[in-house]
Amino acid sequence: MATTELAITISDAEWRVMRIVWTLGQADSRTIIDLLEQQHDWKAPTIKTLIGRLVKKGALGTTKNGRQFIYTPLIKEQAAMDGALLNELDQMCAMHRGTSLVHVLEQTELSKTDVQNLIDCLAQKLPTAPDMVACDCLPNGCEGSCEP
Amino acid sequence: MATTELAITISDAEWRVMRIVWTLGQADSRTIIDLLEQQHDWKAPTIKTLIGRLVKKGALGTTKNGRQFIYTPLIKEQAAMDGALLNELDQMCAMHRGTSLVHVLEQTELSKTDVQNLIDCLAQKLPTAPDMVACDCLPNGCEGSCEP
DNA sequence: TCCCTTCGTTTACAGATGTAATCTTAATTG
DNA sequence: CAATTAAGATTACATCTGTAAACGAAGGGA
Repeated sequence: MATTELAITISDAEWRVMRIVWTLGQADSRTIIDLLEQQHDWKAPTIKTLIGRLVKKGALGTTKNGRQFIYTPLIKEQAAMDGALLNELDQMCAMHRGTSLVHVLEQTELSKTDVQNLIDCLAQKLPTAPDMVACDCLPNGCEGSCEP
Repeated sequence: MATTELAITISDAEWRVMRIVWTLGQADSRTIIDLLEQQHDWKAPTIKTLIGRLVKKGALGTTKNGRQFIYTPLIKEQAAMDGALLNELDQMCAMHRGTSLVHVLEQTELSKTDVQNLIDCLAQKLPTAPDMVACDCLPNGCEGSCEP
């Protein structure tokens, strides 16, 4: 069987690097360093370390270009985003996720298209949505301890 | 001025402890340990460490009850959830957040009430929603590098 | 009163993360 | 060809996190 494929974890700082490469499609270290030095107070070696860790983690691939490397994303941006958010949500109380998502939507700037897509998605869920989602914080269900 | 109030960060393992205390409203260490030993392969000392760190961080308060302590949450569950999710979202490309939220909603079990609240929230945003949200991954905007 | 249980505290230790200096090597330039 | 520069690799180090053993004090039971 294939190598055990544990989801790649990208740290906050590493996320900045990935965003550059995802947006540009590919980039050499000079480009990444120049861009990140503008956005943060990071020194070049710091950024090199982050790039190195991302390559080791398998989040970035390298192609030799003369003396340098060209870095390309090996994982999809949207998939990484979805995974990180679902991961975070999954560790929270199932009963309160809905409310939290309302708060998140309220505070997030969304395009008309996004809003429409979200509405469509919800409209589709509405008919089959359960009357309530139980709290899953305790081993034996909520046993009346938690009120919505 | 008051003590600098840096938002409290709760790690994954600590989150498990908080969920118990949030759900029960308050709990002594015996209760927390018993419940978590059922859910995980953690030893009692591990859980004690987590409780201790949460107290030090200011996420849990203590009240002496004879020889023991009663732990109570000092931060709100919903606020912690909202904060963690917004934090995660905020470090991602603004242009792609909407799509990610669609994926998250698709994969999250929501009650009818949640779905309705979400729809209401979106209906309210729709009129004023911008036609598009720009990518904010590069210092000077996207300069055509990123297509939606 | 003396031992055992229990609680909370202290110490331990490896891996991840943020942050960066140093070094090696190859290329650039005068 | 020598000196400088730039790229990637190696090393550094404090903090946070996951995971836990060990320890000291306080109570409870024999």
